[in-house]
Order: sequence, then structure tokens, then C-alpha cells
Amino acid sequence: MSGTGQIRHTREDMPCVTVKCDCFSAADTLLGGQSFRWTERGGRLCGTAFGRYVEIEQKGSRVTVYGTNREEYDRLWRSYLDMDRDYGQIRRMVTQIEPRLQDSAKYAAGVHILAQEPWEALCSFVISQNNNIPRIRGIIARLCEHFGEPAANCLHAFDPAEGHAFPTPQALARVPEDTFRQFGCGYRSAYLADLAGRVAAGEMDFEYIKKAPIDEARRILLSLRGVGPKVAECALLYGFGRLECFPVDVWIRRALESEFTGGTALIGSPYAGVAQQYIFEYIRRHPNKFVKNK
DNA sequence: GCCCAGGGTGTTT
DNA sequence: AAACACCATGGG
Repeated sequence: MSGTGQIRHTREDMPCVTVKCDCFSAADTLLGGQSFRWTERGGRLCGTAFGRYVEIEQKGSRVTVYGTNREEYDRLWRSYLDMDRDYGQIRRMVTQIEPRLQDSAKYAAGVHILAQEPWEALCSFVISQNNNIPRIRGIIARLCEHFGEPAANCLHAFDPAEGHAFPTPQALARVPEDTFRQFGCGYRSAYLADLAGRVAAGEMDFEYIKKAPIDEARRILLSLRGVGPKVAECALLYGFGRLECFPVDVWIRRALESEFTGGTALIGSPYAGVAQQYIFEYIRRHPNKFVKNK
């Protein structure tokens, strides 16, 4: 890596766009378990989506996205970060249903629901099953580094995986099941090979799933091997814009059985998924309260 | 070295 | 329909 005259962009070189958004926390949104592709470094959130590498910096309500321009911000990042939704009103709605959320929403007031690409969300949450977040991040990073296209705009990502796009279904459809195993996917390897093959073959109409009646959307995703109720719910919430979906993992289950017994009333309400994220963020900040057998 | 994880599938009661 | 074994792996 000695300098041989190769052009290297520095942090200061990156073009950027600054926007103002009240009621938004970039860190809680990007690091809270919705996506597994963002890392915090040097006060910035660094990662790739849509095949574009960016670094996001927040100072109060000012959010700066480095590595993009206004046209691209309006086309990609604005909707990815869900900047145009009134989360204050949503918070009022869900706390009216379950007043105990007043407490947890305080910890997660700035959480937005990411509008991730459907394939990335679906594939990521198949990997997530019976797995822990650090390990999920590692598996996905290795898959991105080896099978994802380098981000077109990235000349300087700190970590090679960060500067790669999430692998396309077509790319993963060419990966043998045993290779998934070598990358640490374990018994999920068969699910991934089957999933990528089906999506690459055009069996999944993601645009239809976005608009379909919610129970039909669920039914379609549940027909995939390795996709059960929890994974389907996560994919719909984070990848298909279905904010009424309410994923229940072991942590949420414990919370519903202890501090948020009224939380089940949220299920079926239009923004249940936002409330779920409030609860998840509360758990994340009080890990000792929800450990097993407590 | 052990326990567990943003669970799902297949089988048995 | 509800309970259960089994699945691979490595972070903590």
C-alpha cells in the first residue's frame, strides 16, 4: 500500500449533502439491527447500499451524507433513511395504544424504519435465524466482499466488505451450497442456495409483494424454504415498506412477557413495526434486564 | 469450555 | 395445535 502515485480520495475529498431532520438518529437507525451493513468509525456511519458507499455524520438535527450528491440523495438516501415520514405523529399513535411505550420511545425517539432493498433484507434475515448479531454481520460482510460488486463510487473504504454491494441474487445463485458453509452460514446454507436460485429465476415479484394485501405478501414469503414468520415479518418491515409488520424474536418475546405485556395490542396496528423497533432499542440499551431466565 | 443467538423444519404427541 | 428434537457456527 505504499504510495505509487495512485489517486486516493480522502475523507475531505468526498462530496456531500447536508439535510436537517428532527426526530432522527442515524446511529440508532443504522446500527439497531435493521441492517447488518453499517459500522461506526471516526464519528461516521460507514456502509454501502444500492451499490453506493457513503459515510453519514450527524450533529444534532443536521445530517451529512458524504459520498453522494443532491440528485442521488433525493433518489436513494432520502427514502432509504425514510426522511419524509412524520415519526412524531407515529410515536403519538403507538403510545396511545400502549402507554408503556412512552418510556421506551424516549430511548429510541430517532429510530426510522429503513427502506432497504427487498433482496438484501430477505437474504439477510434468512441468515439471521438462530444467530447473533455480531456473527450475522460477519457472515454478510464475507459474502459481500467475495460476491458483491465493488461500490462504483468507492476508492477508500476502510474495510473491503464495506465498499462492496450486497451480492445480487444472480451472483449468489452461482455459489455452491458448500461454499456458503465455508463462509460460516451453517445449516442455513441450503436455504440460501435455494433462495438465491428462486429469486434469480424470477420466481419472486418483489414489486407485487410491496403492494399486495399483507396476508398475501406473508403467504408468498412463507412459501420460501428457510423463511418462517419472524424472517418474513422482518423482510416485509425493513425491505418491503410494510410498517404494520411486527417481528417477534426471542428478545421481543421476553419483553412482551415482562415489561411490555400490553404490547400485543400493537399487533395489527398500522405502525406496529415502529413500536417494535422502540421496544427492541429499549432492550438493546438494557441488556441485563432481558437476559435468559430473568 | 459452555451457552446462546433478530428461528425454521420436520416429527411426534 | 402444541410440544419437541435437530440444525452449524462462533461471539461473548
